[in-house]
Amino acid sequence: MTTENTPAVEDDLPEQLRIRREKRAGMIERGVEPYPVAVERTKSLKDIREKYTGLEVDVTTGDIESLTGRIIFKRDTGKLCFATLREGDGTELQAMLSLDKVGQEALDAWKSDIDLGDIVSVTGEIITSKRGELSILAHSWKLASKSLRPLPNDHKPMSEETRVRMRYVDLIVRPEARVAARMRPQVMRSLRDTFNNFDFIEVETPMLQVMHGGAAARPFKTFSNAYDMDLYMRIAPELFLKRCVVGGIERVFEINRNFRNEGADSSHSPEFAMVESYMSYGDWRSIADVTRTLIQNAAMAVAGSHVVTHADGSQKDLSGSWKEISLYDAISEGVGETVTALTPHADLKKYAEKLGMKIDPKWVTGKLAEEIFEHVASDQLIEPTFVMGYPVDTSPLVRAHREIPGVVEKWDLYVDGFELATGYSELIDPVIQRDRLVEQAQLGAKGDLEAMQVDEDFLRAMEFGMPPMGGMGMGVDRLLMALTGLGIRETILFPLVKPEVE
RNA sequence: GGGCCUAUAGCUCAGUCGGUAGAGCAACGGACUUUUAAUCCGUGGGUCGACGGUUCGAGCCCGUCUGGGCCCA
Repeated sequence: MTTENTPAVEDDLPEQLRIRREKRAGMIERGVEPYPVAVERTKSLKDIREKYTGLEVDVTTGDIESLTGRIIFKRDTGKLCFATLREGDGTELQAMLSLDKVGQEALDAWKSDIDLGDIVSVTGEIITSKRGELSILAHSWKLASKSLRPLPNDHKPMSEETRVRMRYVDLIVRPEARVAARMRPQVMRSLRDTFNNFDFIEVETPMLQVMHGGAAARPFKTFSNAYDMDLYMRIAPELFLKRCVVGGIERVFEINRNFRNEGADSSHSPEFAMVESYMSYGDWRSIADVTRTLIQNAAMAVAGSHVVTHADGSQKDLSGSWKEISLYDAISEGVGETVTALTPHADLKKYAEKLGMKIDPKWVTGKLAEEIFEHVASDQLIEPTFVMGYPVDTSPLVRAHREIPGVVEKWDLYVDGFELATGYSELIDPVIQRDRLVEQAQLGAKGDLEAMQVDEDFLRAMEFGMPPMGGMGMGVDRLLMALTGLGIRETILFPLVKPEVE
């Protein structure tokens, strides 16, 4: 039984795995290749489904084709066998194998060698069965790839853990997984189309950075042997995109991965796709319009409407111009006192304590205000809402509000209760920018792990003159969440999971 | 970081009061030329997440650890 090609079957394997390995070995013994280099395929199952829609019951077409697919249903009877083939997009077609067409030997081999999950090529005539099912009636068949593991029960959903750990199986068995996987590239294409229509230029900027910056977040640190120095995985592309604007790429965007060394939950992944964009001679309002257009066009691309249907069946209306609320007005309403960006830290702390909030003593005044906002208002942010006007001390890259003291021209866009995007009127004064970054570095020196560093090259770029501009950033995974109602791990094909223990 | 839930056959899950480990699908052997989660007859498949404790006896009770989920900060 054992040959060079067929190592000894491990006898400690579970029964079903062992049997399939034995089938593979047996086929090789008989000179049948379980993993051939090529099999016949003249059309896709989808081609067949489209070509023969509306065919009458129990007809023969005379058309001979070779079709391939994974067997997801198999019913062997005495002299007539049925199988359902499925291809990658979920299209299915029935294959029929009858004794009088394929002969005794091929029929017996089909019954004994072929299992659920195997990929096969079937050559035969396109017909409809007596029950009206569009089918291929085999003249011959060939194994394309032997599956050594049984597929999960097709009729019971896999547990969430199994789906994430074995996404390849999830994609085989669960239609929603196939839809989600195909929706992301649709959204990406839509985002790029929208940017192109607005004459934005796409760039790619470093993911491995000597300094991290552009957001308040803890970075992943790594080390370059060649340069003998520490490097950081980027937390945001902002400072490089702004360098592009200095260089005259007046409208610029990037869609790429960011990495943040922080907690992971149903809306946070350590690596996540982000679209970030800067528009010269724009401001926080014009970039908000761009952002809304990006999202509405993406909805149109995947749902054909600005009203999207979530996984739970609920409908979310993303149409229109969207609600705007002021951050400090919302806080004032929530605490029953007038709160502004000038309200002292001690007063904010008093309000927060009254709300029963747990307060981190490291929070600066602006951070405390934002935390109070999230505590009192986040439930009201289900419909798309721009929250306008953030405190200056948490927004070191944003320019001061043109009227309101202590506030910067920054908005956060909330949908379904989570932050989907953020946008600014960008700070372009290099002297103020240096002061803000130095403040950040001082916070960092005092132990704030999310503080930014002083990026001298970035400041030098600004000193050459940066046009007034609006900028925005949006999580692509979160955009998919807003469009589908799925958790972030369902929008990412292969989210990080801890290794299984042996 | 804190709280709650959870881990049993390939998959999805039951498992009562602590007393020989169960189902459906899947698998194996047999019958069946129109099945659609076929049907019928028969059969096999388990380190009950890991380690420790209590007990005459632990899937079940207790502790620790690990993985997963939900909620909170």
